[in-house]
Amino acid sequence: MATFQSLPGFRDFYPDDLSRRNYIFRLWRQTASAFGFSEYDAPVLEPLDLYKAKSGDEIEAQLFSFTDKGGREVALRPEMTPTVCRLVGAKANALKRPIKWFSIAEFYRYERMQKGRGRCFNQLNADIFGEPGPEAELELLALLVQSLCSFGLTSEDFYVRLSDRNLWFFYLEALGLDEARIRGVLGAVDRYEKYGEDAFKGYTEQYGALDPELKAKVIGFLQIKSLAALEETLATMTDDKITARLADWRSLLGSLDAMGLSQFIQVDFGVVRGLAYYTGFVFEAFDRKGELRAIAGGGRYDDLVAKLGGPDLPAVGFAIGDMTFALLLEQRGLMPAMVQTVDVYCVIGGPAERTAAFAAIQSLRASGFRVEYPLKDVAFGKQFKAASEAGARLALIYGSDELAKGVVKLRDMNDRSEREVPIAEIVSAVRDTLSG
RNA sequence: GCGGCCAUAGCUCAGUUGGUUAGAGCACUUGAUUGUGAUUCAAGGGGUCGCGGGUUCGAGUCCCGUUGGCCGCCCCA
Repeated sequence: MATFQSLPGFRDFYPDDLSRRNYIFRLWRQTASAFGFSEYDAPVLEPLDLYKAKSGDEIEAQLFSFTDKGGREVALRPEMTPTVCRLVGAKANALKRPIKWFSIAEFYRYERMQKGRGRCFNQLNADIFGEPGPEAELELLALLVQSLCSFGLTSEDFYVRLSDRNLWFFYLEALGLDEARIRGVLGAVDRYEKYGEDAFKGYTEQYGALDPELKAKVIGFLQIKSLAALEETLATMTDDKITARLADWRSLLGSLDAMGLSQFIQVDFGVVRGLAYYTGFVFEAFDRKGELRAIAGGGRYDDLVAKLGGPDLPAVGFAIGDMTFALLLEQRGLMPAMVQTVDVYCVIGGPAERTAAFAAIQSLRASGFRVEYPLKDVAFGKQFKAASEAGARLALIYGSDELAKGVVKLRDMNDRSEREVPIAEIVSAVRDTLSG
């Protein structure tokens, strides 16, 4: 047993772990690029105040934070949103709109571990700045769905619950609640699915029991699961804000339908998301079986860039965490085993053949082929076994008989056929065989 | 921050009411095999039984503490 181990909640990535992580990152990156998003990155360490400004002082308990040697209060980033707001805010006037950015990065939170949650994890973050209309939500929802579908997941495996904090606000306002009470009610709505009636306990303690008629309306609203139900509930309301908002909903759902994504989207006003900075559409992706934590979450946060010192800039974004996502892929058998593929395995007869092989090994590698060979002289049988286990497609056989004729043998490991190739033509022969 | 369960080899796990030198399978290394991928067989390396203390003639086993893990609560950006 080693004397040192990794810190609680942190993960080591041995080669086969890392190959799985790389697989996920590669498809995320490909997908985000296909949707026209540009990749960025930023420091892991940020000023503590960046997070306090966004989320309040309580956030510090859940951060890896400390005072650096220059006396600065700093924290490891627990999320990307404040950072990307800082980046975009600083150059907002110079950036072409819409600003579509993504990143794949590691985050740190000082929390107790649970299934699908550790103290360090990776996320794909994607955000659009500068577009106030639902066209931005459309892009992000489409990207979110495709970021999961790229791995072979389907609408049988996951879905995205779509809700709207604006409409909640407008509705509760129209029912006569002030802002503080609205936030209290939204807190209860957030918990309702889990605790039922008890979800309103906190509200009752703070503001007194909610009027029964009002409470019934709240519960009715959080049970809305379709645009039709939404329109029906709001039919008697003539408020301009509500009318305009319903138009946004029709536009967004219509466009999602045109993209063929309807089967992934579930209107669900039971989702409000905990944090208060969301200002419009909010959404969360879940596995259909409901066994795992949320796979992804996001929404609109039009006030945040300005709140962090930048210009007024509308924004929408989402994040997919790697831990729950990896659990889902494993559950569905969609996580590939590590495939360490080798193009060419060089089988070497002895010391003299080894020296003769080095030139070809070097040229093949310089040409970009993945080439392996045994570092020590071992029996032929072992070498072929090693070639097979390494997943080599070709074996290049350097034996004394072949070298005497000025050739090497090229063996196709799949169909076991062999042919002789002049030493000068090895690279082109390998290239032809592998591409053919 | 709170609660439940757990900790023996790289992995999955045995280990008798407390009793000699702590075991198996898989994995790894080597050999049988001096020119062809399988199977098989043989051998080998690897553990101060998470750590610390206590009870005892004697502790992997019982007790206390601690650290770590899994799960749940809080929280979930």
